[in-house]
Amino acid sequence: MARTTGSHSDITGPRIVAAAQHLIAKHGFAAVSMRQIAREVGVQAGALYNYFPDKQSMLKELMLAHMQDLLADVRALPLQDPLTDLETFVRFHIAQNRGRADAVFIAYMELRNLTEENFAEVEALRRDYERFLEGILAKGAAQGQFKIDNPRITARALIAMLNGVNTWFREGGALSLTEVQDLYWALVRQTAGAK
Amino acid sequence: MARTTGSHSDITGPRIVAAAQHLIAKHGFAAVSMRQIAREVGVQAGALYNYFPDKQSMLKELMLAHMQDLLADVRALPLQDPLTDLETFVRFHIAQNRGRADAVFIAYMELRNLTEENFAEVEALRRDYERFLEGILAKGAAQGQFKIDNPRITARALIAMLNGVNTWFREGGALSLTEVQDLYWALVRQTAGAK
DNA sequence: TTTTCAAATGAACGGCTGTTCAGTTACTCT
DNA sequence: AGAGTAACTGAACAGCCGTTCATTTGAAAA
Repeated sequence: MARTTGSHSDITGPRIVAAAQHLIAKHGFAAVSMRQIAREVGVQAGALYNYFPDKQSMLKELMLAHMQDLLADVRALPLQDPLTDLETFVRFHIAQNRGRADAVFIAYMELRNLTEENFAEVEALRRDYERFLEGILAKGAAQGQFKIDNPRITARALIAMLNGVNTWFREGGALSLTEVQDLYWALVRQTAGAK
Repeated sequence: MARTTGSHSDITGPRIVAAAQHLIAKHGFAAVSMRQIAREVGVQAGALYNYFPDKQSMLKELMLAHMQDLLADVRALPLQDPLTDLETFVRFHIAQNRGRADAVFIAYMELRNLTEENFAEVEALRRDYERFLEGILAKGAAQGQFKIDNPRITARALIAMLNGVNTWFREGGALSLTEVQDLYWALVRQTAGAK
């Protein structure tokens, strides 16, 4: 049976992406087969190749799409002064990591499974994201609101710290998302040496 | 040809571990085959099963051995007052991450590839390590040397921050190991709200 | 020198891998 | 109603997977 009733490209496409994201986040890119992804969508493996030329491209597009979304959203944040901006960023980043948990996990877990050129493309976006935070930190340091030696390293360190939330936070756990945001904002504020 | 001249269990064993560590760190557990590991050692795939009952056990023993070494070393650190201890810990952790880069990478990248019970075993050690730092932080907070709301979360956040070094630090890069230690110690000190 | 046996081989097992493609289906457009 | 076509199937491809095991090897023990 081919072309089941109601199946269209614009439905199957997103479902493949969703299934792939879910499975790869859970088991890792290398451990997930095209057939597994297809089965989750309710389709044969061959059908995936209507949407992606190969498995590697699938991973690349998954990660690129995520990074682009993330960048677009972070750039849309309302900015004021560095201290407020830093808080905005922290709360945004933690919320994002929850809302797109699978994509975030993949984005920094599967970098090594990208080919060299695909890695470069994704990495460039990751650096842009990093630079966004770096900009806030540098501005705050210049204005004397923060006490920061090296804005670049500090930005990396803070993002790593915030990403760490993913390894232990569970919905319905001891802490709510807001509580986590509060705790980490206090930490980041102190790390930045904010007045 | 079996049993090549000079090949013994106590030589092959460690070589398998080393090859496995190197390959898994580079490509991921799922992406590395027993045959690849065997080839790197210069042996047939079947020979690996003289040392590990199966692939999963190999991963488990790799991670367990690493965590046990790490724990033993961290517990052997000379302790004094919280502020000095925190600095000692930070420099130790960063140095460890470099000296055992492959093992460290695997230890927090391949957790999801462990079976449930193997995960529990490894995770218990990871928590012990975390608690070591938590102890320093709690003591410092109690003595008024640190300004810390939640020692547990702060410990996790700091370890995540320090682990982040792995994602960008390269031997022979712009910064030396000592410079990285200095930079991160300054960050951690500030994060802990040290006087 | 002969015996013993841990260590390693190499072939085999069933099953899964990514990918291709001719053929089939069901929708859309004329 | 009929043609056109995007979407999907299902089988096939060569090759690799983890694991097992009878067999061979070579060094140490007797």
